[in-house]
Amino acid sequence: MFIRQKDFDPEKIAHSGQCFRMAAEDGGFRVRALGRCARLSPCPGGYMLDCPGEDEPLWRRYFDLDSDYGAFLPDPGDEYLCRAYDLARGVRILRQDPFEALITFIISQRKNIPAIRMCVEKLCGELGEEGNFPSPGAIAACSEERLRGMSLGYRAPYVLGTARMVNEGELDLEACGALDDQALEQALCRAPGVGVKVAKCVMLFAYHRLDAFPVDVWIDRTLKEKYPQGFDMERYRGYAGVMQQYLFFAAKKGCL
DNA sequence: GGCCAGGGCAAAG
DNA sequence: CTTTGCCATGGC
Repeated sequence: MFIRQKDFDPEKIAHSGQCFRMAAEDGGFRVRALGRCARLSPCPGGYMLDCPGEDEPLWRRYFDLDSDYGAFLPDPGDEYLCRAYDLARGVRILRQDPFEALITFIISQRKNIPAIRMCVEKLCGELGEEGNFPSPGAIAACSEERLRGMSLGYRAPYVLGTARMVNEGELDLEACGALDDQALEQALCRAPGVGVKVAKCVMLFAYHRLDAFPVDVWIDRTLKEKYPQGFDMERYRGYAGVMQQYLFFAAKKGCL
């Protein structure tokens, strides 16, 4: 499948910190998600996505290729966000699997991105089928001891407890999709190891709730240093989460 | 070796 | 309702 969309930059998406299983591979990327694997390679005028033909709609949805990101622009009066946008343009908000997003962002707490990737790879390698992200049942059946062996540390009981809730239907991630933003956040926060920040990440990166605005240490620093008078969230109602990704990307680049 | 990382949680103020 | 200390581990 040839992809010619504007505002689509796999390199930036791979380093955006919303997914942890895009890996550079001979000039392109190997993407693992949705229980599948695909390859993205640059070609003149766009990118080529190699995958089974019947999977194409799924990957279009995953990469949010049918949205126009020209509609998600920073306010011209917001100088800092405009510069962040110049750097981050091409990042899209993925539609990841809710369970994978939930577990990976529980793992993410107090870890840097390379460490998160390592943990997720161990989890997939030990408990997943064919290297895919493990099912709720597979994690639920695992011992806390063994999970700790995957560098999860104090997060091991969180991951285990949350997987058990999902596996036993106490937390129905599919049914959660019908909830409004506030109810969804509350539902996710019932899981152990899930607070407001992790819930917002799952809302944004899996449920595509573009108003979700996760505040981690980087964003917190940015807001305090660059917006001492406050960040006007109302200005970006409907897509504040996209602006958050631009700010996060710029903060991690560290050149603003 | 010290500091930091896409935080959550329970206890205390 | 807002602070505070603790929680494991790896990268730099």
